[in-house]
Amino acid sequence: MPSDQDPIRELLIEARRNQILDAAASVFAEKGYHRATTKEIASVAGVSEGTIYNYFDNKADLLIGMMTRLVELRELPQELEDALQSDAREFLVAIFRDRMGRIVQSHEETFQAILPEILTNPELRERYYQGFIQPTAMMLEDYIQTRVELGHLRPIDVPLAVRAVQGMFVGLLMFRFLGDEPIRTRWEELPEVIGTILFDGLSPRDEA
Amino acid sequence: MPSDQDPIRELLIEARRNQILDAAASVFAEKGYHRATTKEIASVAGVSEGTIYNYFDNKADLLIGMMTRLVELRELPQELEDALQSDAREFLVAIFRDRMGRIVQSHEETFQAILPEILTNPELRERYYQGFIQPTAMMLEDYIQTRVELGHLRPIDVPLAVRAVQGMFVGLLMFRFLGDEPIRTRWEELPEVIGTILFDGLSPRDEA
Amino acid sequence: MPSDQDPIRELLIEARRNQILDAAASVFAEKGYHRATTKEIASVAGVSEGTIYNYFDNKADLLIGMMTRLVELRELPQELEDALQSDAREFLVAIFRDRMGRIVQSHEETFQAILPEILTNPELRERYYQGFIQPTAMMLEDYIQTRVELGHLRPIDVPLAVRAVQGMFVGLLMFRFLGDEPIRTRWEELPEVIGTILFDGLSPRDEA
Amino acid sequence: MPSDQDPIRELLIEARRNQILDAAASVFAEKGYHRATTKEIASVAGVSEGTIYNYFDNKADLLIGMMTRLVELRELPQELEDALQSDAREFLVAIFRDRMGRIVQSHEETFQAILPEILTNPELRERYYQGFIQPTAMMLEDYIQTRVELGHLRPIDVPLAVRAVQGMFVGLLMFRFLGDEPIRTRWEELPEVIGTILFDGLSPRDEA
DNA sequence: CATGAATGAGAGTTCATTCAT
DNA sequence: GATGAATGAACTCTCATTCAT
Repeated sequence: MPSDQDPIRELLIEARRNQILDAAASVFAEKGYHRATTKEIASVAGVSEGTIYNYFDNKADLLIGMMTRLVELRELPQELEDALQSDAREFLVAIFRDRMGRIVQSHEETFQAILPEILTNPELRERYYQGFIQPTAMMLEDYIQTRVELGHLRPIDVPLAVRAVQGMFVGLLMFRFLGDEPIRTRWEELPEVIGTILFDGLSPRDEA
Repeated sequence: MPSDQDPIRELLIEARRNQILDAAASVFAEKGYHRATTKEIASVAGVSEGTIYNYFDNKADLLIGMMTRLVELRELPQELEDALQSDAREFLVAIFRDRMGRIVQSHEETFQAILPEILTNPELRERYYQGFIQPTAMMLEDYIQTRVELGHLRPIDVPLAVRAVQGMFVGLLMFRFLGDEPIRTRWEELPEVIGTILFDGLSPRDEA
Repeated sequence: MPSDQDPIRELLIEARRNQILDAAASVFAEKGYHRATTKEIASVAGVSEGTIYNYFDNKADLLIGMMTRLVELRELPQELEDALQSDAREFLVAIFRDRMGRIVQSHEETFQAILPEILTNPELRERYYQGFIQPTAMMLEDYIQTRVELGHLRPIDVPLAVRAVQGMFVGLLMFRFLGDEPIRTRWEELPEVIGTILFDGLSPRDEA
Repeated sequence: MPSDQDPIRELLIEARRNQILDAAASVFAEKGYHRATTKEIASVAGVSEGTIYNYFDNKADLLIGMMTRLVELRELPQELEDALQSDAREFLVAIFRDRMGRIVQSHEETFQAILPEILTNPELRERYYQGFIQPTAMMLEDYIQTRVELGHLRPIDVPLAVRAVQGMFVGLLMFRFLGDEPIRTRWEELPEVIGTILFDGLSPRDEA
């Protein structure tokens, strides 16, 4: 998408797109993709139904747009960048705190809007998998592989371990969406507990 | 709902209901609840559309029916029963292998059909949470609390730890649904890896 | 319909037909023809849906059957018979009291069930008109014509006058169905008032 | 419902509503409410089925709309206004000629469409009774009560007499709907006959 | 004759999408 | 570009009717 137009217009278009995507995320998150109507999205966005179609091909394209925006904004935040240098445990905890904390927090609606559709819509699923799961998994695999080789981590089946960790993260996110009490109220305490489980294990220390 | 009718009729009714629920699970899993049509469900079930409505109040009732069937069938299988007596690590591994393995395997479609709707439909969410998540969480909390007190497990925040473990299970299930290669092809190896991570931790042994 | 069968069977058939028609009249009166379901009629009649179709061709045939039963039972009751000999005023009052009172009272449901459909269904309308309105109108026309010729009644356009009187009767019946308070609670007083209006007129007596 | 929008739009909306209500009245009158389909109404109105639902909540709302339109248009026409000042006999005759004649004539379809449903649908019945029968009855009661007190009319039970007269009017309307020959062809002569019956009575004059 | 499960045509309704203004 | 009325395909659901038992 080369910007071959008036850059000011580009900005306006981008702003309008975001305005609509925000509204869509909000309505999708509340009602689910199918129960959400373009009428309501338009109303929340403060535009007319027709305008939506000036910026998106169709309703499904809103989901694609939301996911694309999410992926584009996925460049590692600085904190994560720093964490890459750090100790493995701090790294994972930081990922959870940061990725789950910051990104997810400010885009919780988007995630809640997209997730059910991902499980259902093959095109979206592919996009999500390629744009999100895969890259994250590979990055984590690399990282962990290195740490294993350095002896910082126990030798273990790296791909499966990475999935287990990612799965835990996603699963906890789902608990949030489901409204589980302990998870919602004590979300801030989670990183610590997770760190202990994942790194020290549930077994009592041998020497203890 | 006591069976106050001809018991043979009762059986036929139950069989027909299951026949329809199986078809619904299959179609829901493939297309998602909303994209699935009663016409297709009827066709897959080998009955007419009208017949569906002789057994269920409406389309949503099919979801409820699927979930109810799942909950009813949730009494602990024998293997799990045995595992309750055993070592904590074997217990968790057995849970994963058994619950995730057996039940989920033979009802994978049902789960895939229900899960996206759970994230979207408040009534269903409540039902699922009360009928599934909560009881499982409580059982696990009890179990783990006991083991902690016995010194078999590291002292830890029990409710959060249980959610983390459950979350990992659910998250891995989602990876399956998403078609992740390593997870699908090496599902059988997962319990072992999970056991190592959860109990021994990722950190290399202290004495090593 | 000649009875060419076992007369006992005939009786049973007739009884079953009436049982079903009674149920239909009751349900039609309450819900209206279209909102009434054969399922409910069957349930009220205490038979199965299929049985209805052993006695009637289809749902509409129930209406026909109700009307036929009504027409057959329309032979003048004795009181009316007597009234035919009497003074014109007493005759009309008796008609109202008797026909409207007795017949309609014991078949109010049937009337309420049939009336709306008559206004809507051409076949039924024709049947009702031919079987009820017309004969009654002709009888009344004869009667009044005679009385006019005898000087017992004011010379007047007989057909229109008869319709006006019949119309008043039917209109008052509708008020009953509509639940009008004065009409429902003071139905018994109506004949007297009607007699005064129709025969003495609303104008004060000349000599008064 | 104040018009807080573009007044031109308001007009268009009102016009479209009327266009649809006219079509609905026509189809309802011919087939009855239940046998009428939204498809046919749309076709008669020259719009698509969807458009109906942009202006009315559902099919039943069309009936409500028709009745509302009728009630709103019920302010006394000038002729009736004048008649209020005149002699009682002329007044009643004028009511019949005017109300029944003009309003009913130009809205005969609407009446025929609504009447059967009124007898069947409680909500509609209530609305009709409150919006039509009651007010008319009260107005007539007042009027007749006054005339009785002035000695212009015979002392009589006013509420019942008013119902009898209203009933006669409605009943004659039903005869029209039923297609009764004398009534349809000689409708114009009715007011005179009614006047004679109601005011002079059927009895021959005393002095004759 | 009685039953009532099965049927499927047909109804009302929704809503993404279009396009004249 | 923005609008929102109009569209009509497609959906869920109802229920009179049939027919094997």
